[in-house]
Amino acid sequence: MGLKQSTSKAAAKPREAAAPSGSQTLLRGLDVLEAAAGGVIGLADLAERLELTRSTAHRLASVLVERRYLAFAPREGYTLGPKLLELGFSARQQMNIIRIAAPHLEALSVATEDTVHLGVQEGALALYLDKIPGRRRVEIGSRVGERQPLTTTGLGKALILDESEERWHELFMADLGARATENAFRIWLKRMRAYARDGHAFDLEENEDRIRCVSAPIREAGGRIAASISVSSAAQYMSDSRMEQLAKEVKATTAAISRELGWRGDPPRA
Amino acid sequence: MGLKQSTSKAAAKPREAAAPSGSQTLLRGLDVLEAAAGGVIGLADLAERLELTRSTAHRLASVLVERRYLAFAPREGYTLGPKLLELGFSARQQMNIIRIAAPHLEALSVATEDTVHLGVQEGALALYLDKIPGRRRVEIGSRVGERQPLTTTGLGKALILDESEERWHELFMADLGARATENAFRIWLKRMRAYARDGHAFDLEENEDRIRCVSAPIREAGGRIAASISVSSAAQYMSDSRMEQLAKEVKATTAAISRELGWRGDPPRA
DNA sequence: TGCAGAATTTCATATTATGGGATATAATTT
DNA sequence: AAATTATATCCCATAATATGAAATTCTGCA
Repeated sequence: MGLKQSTSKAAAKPREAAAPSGSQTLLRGLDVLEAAAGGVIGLADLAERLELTRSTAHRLASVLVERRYLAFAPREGYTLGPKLLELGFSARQQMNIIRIAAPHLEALSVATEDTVHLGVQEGALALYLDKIPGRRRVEIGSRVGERQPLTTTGLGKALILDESEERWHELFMADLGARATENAFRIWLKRMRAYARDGHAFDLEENEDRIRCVSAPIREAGGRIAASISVSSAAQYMSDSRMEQLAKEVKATTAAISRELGWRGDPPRA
Repeated sequence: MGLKQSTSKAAAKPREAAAPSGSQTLLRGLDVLEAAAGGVIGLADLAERLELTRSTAHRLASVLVERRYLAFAPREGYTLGPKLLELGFSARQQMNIIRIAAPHLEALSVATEDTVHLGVQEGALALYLDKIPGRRRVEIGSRVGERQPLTTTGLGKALILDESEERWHELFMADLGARATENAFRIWLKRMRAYARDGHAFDLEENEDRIRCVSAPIREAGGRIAASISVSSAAQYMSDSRMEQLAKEVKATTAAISRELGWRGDPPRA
């Protein structure tokens, strides 16, 4: 089969370090798919960006077109195809938190006019499951399917509200990396204690500049935090007093969703 | 590489006839993905359904898990992963008709309490791009990303309203296949002429039993039909008089969307 | 009409996917 | 607790399949 890639196995790829063994063809096919997620891309660019020959890129892309994962416009390039609409839809269906939460998120977005997110914890990160854009002309730089740190986002903080302070420390250090000082942690910890007490969290331009948000956890039957939601907007729309007001609305929404998930009880679990 | 599949190339697969040449690994990977779209599936079932060995199924699935296309719960099985949420979202973004139409479809669904669909023509079929479920307890058996015949669905008929009668004949015969008689066509044609005149179409339990729907075309800048929408419900909610009333609402909605697509003009193009 | 860039096909080569089986891990029963 | 099952993961020789250079066919544009 290939001739070139044998050398570039261990080090060359700036991707995740893993995967020395695997299915090259499948991996490359997925690379092609993801390259097209960024927008229309021609065969030449595709081949270059992925360091494939034109033949290989063409062959992989053709298979994906045949299976409707990509769409191809002759002198234009490749775009994501309808199969991904279908699978995306199915993926949503399979996560019933999304289904249950969706109408509540909609309502909250309409009421606040701001962008609403839904997320869950995946490993040591917050995974964005849904996003309802607000009416305001503010672009929130988040994408469904993406992951963000737990300790520096509103969504993330709400997800770890029940964790121990030791765990908080671990996560904080892991997220901040070299930039983490013990002093920074103490300040953060003080805020987190208040958030945990109040059952909601804020994000004050920590993760994204000029963006503030208000978040709260969703609890499932046993009281465990299963997900969280947040309302985000530009700092100019997010005065301290409005954030306090929003906290109530967000908590009313998470309470309604939690109830649908079978949780009956008061914020702090006994 | 493989040993078994060499014989089963031409005939064995009841899939689409094509693809004698291709990237087996990629194709199989996509098969795995689609098998998981049906719901949780264990490794054993997966291997059996796709006629793969456990090793191969495991290897492919592991790659898909690593890339987050699948999620794996140890004693449970594989489900669609968050990457598909992301790509599904991106695919929607790339089709700007979906973006533009979405709020209008929402509003129509709320107003009518019924299921609203958006679709475009893809080849000789209608492709479902979006679906907003209604409030009523009626399950409409359609899935986003799926394709249905043009001549027997409301969505489809609205898409071909501008076609010639010759083309209608071709499509009708192709869709109905062996069941198509010239007499059946004459009856259908008579209705289609009325639909084309009125700028909307009905579907009277032709495609799905006990489901009726009202549809209308969306036109882009040049007047060409770019998409269509439909309102569907159980026949019991769809009296003839209500359908006439709905036709007005649906057309008001398509007019609004068409205007956003840059089309200024009256229903029949000059 | 002819050109240039893009799309597609061909084909010999050996790299990489394959699958049988062996091994490890975890649930379930005796 | 030990035995039993079912499931998950790993290993490796084999050759089938993916590969890429180049040739060929398209297609839009000047």
